[in-house]
Amino acid sequence: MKVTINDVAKLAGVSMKTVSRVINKEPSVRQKTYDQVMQAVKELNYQPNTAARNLAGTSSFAIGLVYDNPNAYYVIDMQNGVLSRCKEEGYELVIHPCSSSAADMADEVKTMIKRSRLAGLVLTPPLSEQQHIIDMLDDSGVHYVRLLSGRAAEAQQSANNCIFVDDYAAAYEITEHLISLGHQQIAFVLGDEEHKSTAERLAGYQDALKAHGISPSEALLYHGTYSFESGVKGAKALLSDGNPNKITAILGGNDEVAAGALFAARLMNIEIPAQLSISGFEDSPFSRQTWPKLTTAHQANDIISEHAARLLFSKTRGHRKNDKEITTVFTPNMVVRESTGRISS
Amino acid sequence: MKVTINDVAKLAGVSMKTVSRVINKEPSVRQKTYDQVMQAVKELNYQPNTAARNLAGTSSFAIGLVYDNPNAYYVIDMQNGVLSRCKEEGYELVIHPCSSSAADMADEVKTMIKRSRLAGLVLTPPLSEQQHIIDMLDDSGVHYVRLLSGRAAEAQQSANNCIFVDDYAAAYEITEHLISLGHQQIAFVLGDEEHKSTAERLAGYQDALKAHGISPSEALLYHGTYSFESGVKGAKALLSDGNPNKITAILGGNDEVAAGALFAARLMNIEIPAQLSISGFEDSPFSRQTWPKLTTAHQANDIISEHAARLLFSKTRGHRKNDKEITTVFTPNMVVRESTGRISS
DNA sequence: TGGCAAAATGACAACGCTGTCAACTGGCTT
DNA sequence: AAGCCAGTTGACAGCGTTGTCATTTTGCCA
Repeated sequence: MKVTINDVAKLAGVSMKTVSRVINKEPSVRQKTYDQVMQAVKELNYQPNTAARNLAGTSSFAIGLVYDNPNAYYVIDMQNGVLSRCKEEGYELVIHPCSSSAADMADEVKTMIKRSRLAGLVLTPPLSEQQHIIDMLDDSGVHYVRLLSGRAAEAQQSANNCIFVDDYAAAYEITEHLISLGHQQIAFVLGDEEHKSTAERLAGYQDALKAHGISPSEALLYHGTYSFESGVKGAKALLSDGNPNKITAILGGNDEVAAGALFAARLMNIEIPAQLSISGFEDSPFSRQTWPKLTTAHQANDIISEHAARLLFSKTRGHRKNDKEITTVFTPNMVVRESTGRISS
Repeated sequence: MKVTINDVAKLAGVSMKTVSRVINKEPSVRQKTYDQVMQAVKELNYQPNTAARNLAGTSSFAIGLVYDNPNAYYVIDMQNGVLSRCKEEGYELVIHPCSSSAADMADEVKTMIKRSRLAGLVLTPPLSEQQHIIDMLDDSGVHYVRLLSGRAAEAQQSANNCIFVDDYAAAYEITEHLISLGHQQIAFVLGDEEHKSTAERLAGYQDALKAHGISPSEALLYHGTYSFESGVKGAKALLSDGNPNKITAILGGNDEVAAGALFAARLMNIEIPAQLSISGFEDSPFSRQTWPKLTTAHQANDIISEHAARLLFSKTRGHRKNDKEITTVFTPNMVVRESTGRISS
């Protein structure tokens, strides 16, 4: 019933240790020996016992994914991306949703690392952007990879355990798109302040405006959160507030916010995109399930997270080939759909 | 740096084994001894090593969650529910997304169980409803709990490893709600055929109609899938097809489908709910992010999945108290929002 | 107060694998 | 043909727990 490494060794006529070498893809095993062992493994349908490997080895066969994000689509993409890499490498994934506001969060993560003897960690925003978390991790000596918002230039000089998403560029592109459609008064419903992406997107937006001779105005900004409700509130505030007739386009902090803005516009009987253009970020399924569908910037979270895992593994085992050339900067691409257009007035 | 059970034992002045007893909450430990040990545990901030426990013990400290579901909201709720229970019990969660259509799916799950020596499994629909999966699991001797669609009556006589969601009752209630609003021609965009919930919701709908003297018609049914796109297609088909002017209400197989139907209605310039009422199922965040907001039946997936985990743990360790009285039938409650109303004609 | 079953505790060998280090190959050089 | 070195392979001791079973302590009754 239970096949152990010893059974395989016996069948293959080698020592336990050699089998271990084979399944761990260690060098210095003659091809012939390798084949014999693999043959035996197949024959017996041997599955190495994870617990034993974790216990005996220096590092374990599990990595953790830590996130504090209410966006289900985002989380699922992250999980699946990391998971696909894990499967490839024979690792397990320990997921760890948490609340970054919780005071004991750092301790919690620490405990998890210790108990599970994690080989490494993938951190997503906003946790990946909090210094005290980073400090704690550096202190504890775990390997980890951070996923965060940042520009190509920044990536050059950063520690080599970061994967960047260039939100600045994405915001710049979308803003230019809007400008090219004739919009001048472009408002922005911003996401959570503690997300670096918020500042990055804002900067991209502002720089694009400036580049086209439009001076950014604080009055066109709404400081909110990355949620549908915030999108509703923000749009309402912006649209009814001081500049009622002037705003012709709204950037949502992400797709959820944009969907909220769309919702608000509908309540106010504003036609999209005839009277108002709306755009999001991320290209989550959201953006295809609103009416009209959202113009947005596609961010391939599953691919990004897979790269994060890849990078993590490459650090975990310092050796081994093809670990170079892991993409570390991803720039979202604009996807134009029906929620943006020329003003028809 | 690394605290082991031995350190704790020394500090507490007892044997290793006694510490083990304490942390595993085994009986036959004097209160005084217990306190001493706990004191030492706290003092040293001892974290039992999961790998060692898994290796030495008969069963491991990890359970698996297997799902094949494209609905991110659903999956996240499931994960969080199970996870919260796991945290309480000191277990780890191994998530396993998969494709039930994949031929080798059963093997894959089996492999996972073996490698991770899982203590148990939580199965979600539609996997939980597939006989060959159930057979495989029974065969392999793992503990598992199934989450599935079914009525209270059925629950009585079923194996005691099931948690039911009474979709029949939910559909019945929603249908009656629609009828009470004066609707007679109520269409239904059904979900995936292989989900038992589809049949259950259909049955509830049909029985409610009959109970009110309306005879169900096949022409009012659209056989689709649980997706936004299917909702769009289904609604379009139903609304433009043979019975164009007659349908005054549409039931969506779930919220996503309902959102799709809403989208289609908008494309067709149909006012909701003035000209057409639409209702969903599940009360996922979706239902609050459409315009107008969806009437639906609230299904507390996080609570349901927590119960599933609870039930699983109660089976894993046959002994221990308060394992009785685990709710096994959940009936969704209708939530009336703005997408349903009287016909205004 | 002694005697005894029951309760509490401890000693020690697994659990299945990997790390260390020693031992053995085979192919080249001189 | 002896000598060497790099490339392979194997023996064995842990890794940190829990299960088993032996041993000690306790509470209770005669």
